Amino acid sequence: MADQEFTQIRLDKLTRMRELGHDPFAVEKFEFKHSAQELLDNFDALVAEDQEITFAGRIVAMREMGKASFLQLSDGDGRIQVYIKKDDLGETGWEISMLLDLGDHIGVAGKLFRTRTEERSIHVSVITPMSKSLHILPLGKEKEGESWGKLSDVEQRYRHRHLDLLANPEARKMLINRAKIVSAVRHYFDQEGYLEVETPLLQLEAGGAAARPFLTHYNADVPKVYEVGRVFRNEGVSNRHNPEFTMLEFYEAYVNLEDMMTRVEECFKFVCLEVFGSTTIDLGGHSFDFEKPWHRVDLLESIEKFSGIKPEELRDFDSAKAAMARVGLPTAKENNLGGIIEKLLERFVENELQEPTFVVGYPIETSPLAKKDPNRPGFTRRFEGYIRGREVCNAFSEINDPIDQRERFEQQLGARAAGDDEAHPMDEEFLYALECGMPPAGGCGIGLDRMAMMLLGSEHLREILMFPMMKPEQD
RNA sequence: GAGCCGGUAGCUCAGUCGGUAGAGCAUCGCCCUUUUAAGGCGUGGGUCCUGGGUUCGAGUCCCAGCCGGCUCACCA
Repeated sequence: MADQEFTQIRLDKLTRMRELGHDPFAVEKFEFKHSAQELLDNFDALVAEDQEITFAGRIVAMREMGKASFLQLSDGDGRIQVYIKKDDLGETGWEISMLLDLGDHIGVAGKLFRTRTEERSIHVSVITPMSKSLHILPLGKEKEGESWGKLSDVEQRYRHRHLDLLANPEARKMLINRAKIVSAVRHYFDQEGYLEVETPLLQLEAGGAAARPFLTHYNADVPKVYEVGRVFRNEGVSNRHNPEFTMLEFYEAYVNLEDMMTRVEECFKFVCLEVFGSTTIDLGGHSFDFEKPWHRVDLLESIEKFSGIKPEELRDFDSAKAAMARVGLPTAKENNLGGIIEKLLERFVENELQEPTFVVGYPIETSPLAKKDPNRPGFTRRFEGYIRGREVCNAFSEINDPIDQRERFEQQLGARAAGDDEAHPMDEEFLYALECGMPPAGGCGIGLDRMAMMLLGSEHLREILMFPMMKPEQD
């Protein structure tokens, strides 16, 4: 039977239901107190009360037995069995129930009971259909945790997320937890006295692909601000990249790098507690405890540890390039010392940082907005955090010296002229703000999609995005 | 952006050597008043991603394109 014919059959059932005096789509409200899980959890107590209960959900399984039927209703989180029989519903009620299909939403009223096989169920006296599904839903079947035939085609799961959500509980849980994580992040900064701000998206400097999309116009007069915002990148899609993603940025005046590290530690701990109820989570067979402070390592020392390249070799461009060649990396594209150092970090160090770790001391060329380290020429007061070999945050002491910042922008313009289109653009408005006076401040960015991926153990970014980027289907 | 793999019924998939497409579930009909991947009997359902080409004949072989997956590159 073609899909069109199928839809016509269900439309006919809808018409018949209306003829029998019930229009599912006319219903607005249906009151019920308990979720499916609550009914199951408190089953014996509720049975003892002997009260009529109500429940509403989607029909996700149906077993007809002649003049009786068993349905399973899902409220999204859980499902409970419902038992209906002709004697209880009456002629009209029974005829309406015979017009029900998988995918319909119904409300039921009745008493709780256990079947012969001890299945906790609702013995229904009244049914109230509230929507009619006009398509065959890819629900599949399941038994003891195993399932068959349900929607699994990756493309279709993302194109029809609503179907994914009802067919795949794991997918649903993943997306709910992502939302909880973002919410918990906000709770953390709110309770710490930060002001949430929103910066305009449509005025952003086009092509500002390097570093940060938001500039810190706000933090001159507001000591603690954060923003959860959408960011766009015209780059390839992968299991770690989506053209638009969600970024947390926070800024706090009068604090140093160590304070920012503490913020990050506290934020992760807070989120774990709020979302999972524990600071300890298991990922990839390892246990991570966010109660513990993160490791702190110096960038150059970590490069030496994992590549053997000594800090002295990374003092100037030529010897750094020679060292890079020695360890077998291509050097043709490199044109500055900082770039080489970051490449070495990427190739030798990042994968080794399984435990939560802050890498401190980034080169000046790749950190155009970070304060210089007074004790180390060529390096800045900047760190990145890594967990399971992946970057989770990028933080630094903001430059508040307008002269220094102007020089950095000019260096970036030079790099841009030399062909580096990732170089930071000049921003006169930002410089003007600094010239008017800005206190010392720490700033930090955390990719919330990747934070969610990490905390939820997902290997695919799209699994924690409700609507990952998909090209339009052809007609 | 490059390489490799994939696209067949509503869903999950099979389809041999090139000979006009199959299964399970879902659907539809009948039976069944405590079933649970309910069961029994029966039924229908296909632009084989699209467009070309080779061939007497293409789901199958060739070319181009579209969409997706994986890996790489870029990055967060």
